[in-house]
Amino acid sequence: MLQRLRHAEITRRVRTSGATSVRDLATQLGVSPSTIRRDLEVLDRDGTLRRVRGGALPCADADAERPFADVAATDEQDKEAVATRAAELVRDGDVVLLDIGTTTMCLARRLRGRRVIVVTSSLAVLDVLRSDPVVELLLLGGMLRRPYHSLVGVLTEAALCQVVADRLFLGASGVRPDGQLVDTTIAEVPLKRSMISAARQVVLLADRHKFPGTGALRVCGPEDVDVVVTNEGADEPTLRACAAAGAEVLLT
Amino acid sequence: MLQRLRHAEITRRVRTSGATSVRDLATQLGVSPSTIRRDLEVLDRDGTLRRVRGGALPCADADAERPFADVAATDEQDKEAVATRAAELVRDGDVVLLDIGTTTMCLARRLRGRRVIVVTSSLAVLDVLRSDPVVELLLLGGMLRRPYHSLVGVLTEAALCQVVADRLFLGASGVRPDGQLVDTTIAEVPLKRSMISAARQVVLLADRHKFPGTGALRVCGPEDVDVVVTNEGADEPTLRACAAAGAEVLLT
DNA sequence: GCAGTGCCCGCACAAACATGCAAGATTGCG
DNA sequence: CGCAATCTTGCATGTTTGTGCGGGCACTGC
Repeated sequence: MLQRLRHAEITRRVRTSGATSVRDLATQLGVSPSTIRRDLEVLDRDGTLRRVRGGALPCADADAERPFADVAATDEQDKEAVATRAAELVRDGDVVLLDIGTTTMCLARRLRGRRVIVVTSSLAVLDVLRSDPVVELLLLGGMLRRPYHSLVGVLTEAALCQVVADRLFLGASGVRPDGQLVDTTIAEVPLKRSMISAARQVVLLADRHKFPGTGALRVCGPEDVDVVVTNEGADEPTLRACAAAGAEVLLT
Repeated sequence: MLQRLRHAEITRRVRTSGATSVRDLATQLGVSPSTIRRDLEVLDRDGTLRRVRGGALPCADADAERPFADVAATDEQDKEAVATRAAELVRDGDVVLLDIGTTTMCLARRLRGRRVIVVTSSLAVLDVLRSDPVVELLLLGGMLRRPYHSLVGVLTEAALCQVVADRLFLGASGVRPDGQLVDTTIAEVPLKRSMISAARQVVLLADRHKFPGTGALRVCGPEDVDVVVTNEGADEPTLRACAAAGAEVLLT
């Protein structure tokens, strides 16, 4: 078995079964405990997992950084519907600011061939629009965050200061009952705030499962959002809270 | 069995069966392990698959379009040699600034797995390093220029102002007999100058066909270049002009 | 304090690797 | 067609890297 494969397999087992012992891994993979220890050492150094006496534990922030493909697959229908509705808000000639995430990626697909300027820090959006000859694409710089296919950091925010957009399409990991937007990853929050300041109109893209959704970090309140695009079946009280704060709610 | 056919067959097997060992491929295809290793080497360099000890893994972004395949093919051997030599100049922990172009893309391949911070405005470099878990990648922002797979504009230069790099690896479309660097595309020239200011050491990557090469736009003089990496057979007088201006010349 | 377990370290062996070289295959040209 | 230049391939070389094992040591639980 290739060393590389073994590393991947160990990572998978630790992730799925929680804690895993050196002995079990050794017998299950048919190698000596020494080998497992050495493997765990490098995986621990990589930050892939946490080494403890007798075995290994999944790393706390590892499952926060869920693989992009998994997330993209969840609630795909709803996200597509939201993206389709959102695309109708875009006018020719617009400067469109796209947040990171799978929903905005879907929206980007619908902007292909449109005469718009897209500004983004999302590499998923870049992938979608890279070969399109019509759309002008302005990529914000920043440090690459591989699991999110995004760019973050001071460079990204500095670049945003030089941008004025007609419309921002914002993602979020959740909307709380009082209409506040929340997220899970600390690095993205200041960036989202900067994007909000840079845009004339803020459109929230959130499929119905985002109500309430997960996340403990406050991004902004409902008063910062001009339009909410979501699906039928989203939590009614939350939607009313958004509407009460002045947001227009669009259902698909 | 012909080499080309074997390459295709290896690619197919790696793609379908996930991971494949050198030994298995050798026995199954009826050739020696050395041959397989050589095949895997070129396929890895092409970005078709990823080489690991003992075998090869399918490349995640393999079906993503191969950046400027046609340009990259010209003088490929020479460029690869230049890139290999240049990679030896990089030290662990370096902040490496990579210009756009095919030669720097080759260099980026050789930085995979190295503990370095790569700063670039090249999407080709992004493609190469995007899935590498070790290299830190800082992408400069900017307007997408599709034919060049690069980012340019005020955003790019503004981002560069906030960067200090240990080494810049600079491309050029030509070096004139007096050692001046020239280029063909006006949008890139100010960017190259900014990169030169942002780096402590400037390394010019130019295969032997770049002497004299084409281009009417002056980028900088030989005095701005610290190291020139090129091939045996590059125009001697030009090299002497570079050396006279204080540049160290490395031949492959 | 005393097993028992897991770990670190050094060593030995094996597998995989890079390199140089020579024989065979292929191509190009006269 | 013949010959030379080039490329490809397999093998032998020495080197690097991964793996397994055993002894001494540290930590844990009784």
